[in-house]
Amino acid sequence: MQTDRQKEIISVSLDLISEKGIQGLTIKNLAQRIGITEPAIYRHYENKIQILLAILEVFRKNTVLVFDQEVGLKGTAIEKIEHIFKNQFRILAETPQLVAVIFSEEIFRNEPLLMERIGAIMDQINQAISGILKEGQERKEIRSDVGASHLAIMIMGGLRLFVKRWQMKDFAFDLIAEGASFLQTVKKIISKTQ
Amino acid sequence: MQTDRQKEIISVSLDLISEKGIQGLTIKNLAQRIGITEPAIYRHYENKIQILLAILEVFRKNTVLVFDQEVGLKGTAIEKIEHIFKNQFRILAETPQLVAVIFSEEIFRNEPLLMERIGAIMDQINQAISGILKEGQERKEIRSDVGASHLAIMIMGGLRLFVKRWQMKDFAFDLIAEGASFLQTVKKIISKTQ
DNA sequence: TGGAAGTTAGTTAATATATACTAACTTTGT
DNA sequence: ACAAAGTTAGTATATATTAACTAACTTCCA
Repeated sequence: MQTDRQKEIISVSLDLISEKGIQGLTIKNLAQRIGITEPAIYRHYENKIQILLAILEVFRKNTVLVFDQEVGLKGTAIEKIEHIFKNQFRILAETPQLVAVIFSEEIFRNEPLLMERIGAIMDQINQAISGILKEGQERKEIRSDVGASHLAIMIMGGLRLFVKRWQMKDFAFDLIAEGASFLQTVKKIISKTQ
Repeated sequence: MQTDRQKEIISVSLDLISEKGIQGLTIKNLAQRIGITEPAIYRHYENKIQILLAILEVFRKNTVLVFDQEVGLKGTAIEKIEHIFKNQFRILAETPQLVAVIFSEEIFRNEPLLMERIGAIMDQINQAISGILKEGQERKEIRSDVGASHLAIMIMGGLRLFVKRWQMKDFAFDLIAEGASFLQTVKKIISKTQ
């Protein structure tokens, strides 16, 4: 359902965003990088918003879907959170272009459709994490002295800021290795003390 | 050192950013809102970057300076964190326009000067919080089973995401009240269990 | 089976609009 | 009277998008 050229457009778009920020994603830059003219882009996507929506879809596939899948699996809440973190770090290490998309809320402010879409994605992420934590609380794996939704905010907020720092340091440290260390802290924090 | 008109330009800029995102901050919008013409803006600021730098300065005054001041005071680490959170929630509730600035990293990507400035601010915040936590660990007020810098990331990340959600819900809930509740969670998480 | 018709993916050229910024002149307040 | 702060009218550049056209294919049917 996605042609090769469409895939190429999205892939190059991610590169541009990652290199120069969202401001670097212009039809001109896009066409130039691919090696076709600007109007040719419109043979493959109706307009720029459709391209941005496709980018958000890549992001969704790499986060929400992975999260939701995790919720249904067996295993302790801690194991699930561990899986999610490791997956997330692995995906971002493989595709650092996505980092800019994670923090794209402010950029899409002018397009209601994009705003709504990203809001929905963030809600879904929060619900998935909250759900895992609540189940963990019932099973006495996760501390119950604090609300699951507050814990979820701290977990996701911590993950986001951790990744942001990696980006701001030009991806200079090993996200997977340092991330594993950070994950240990998260696990200690959410675990029930015995 | 700042004229009335300069203050007005910054204040209106913050309004515009808060309403329509950074993309809404154009010289045209700015002039229109103030009720003067575009060239008149340049009587007060050399160029747009100077305006953005002044905005970052407002942000810095409301975060880093407040944080640093807190570090030097007496009181437990928990009390200091509590102060910082409450101050932060109060400032943002009074000046919701600042929320957009907190998350402006992605927007300033094209301007190296602005990027550097915001990176420095984020580092300073992290150092202030880390410092408070480390002292708290030495005094056995803060849990020592996890690193202070990891804790700092979770605290700031949580705070940021909490505020982001407030913004995405159009400032619909009471930040100060809900924030106080969130703060309780943060306090429990960083405290030494007795 | 071979030509008419249609499709795909590209081109060049142009358009409308937005944006930051400037030059030259005018108003205004002390 | 003069400097600060304003105006009008303009520039250069960027940006998304459209119009008109073309070369190279695929499909369809007499």
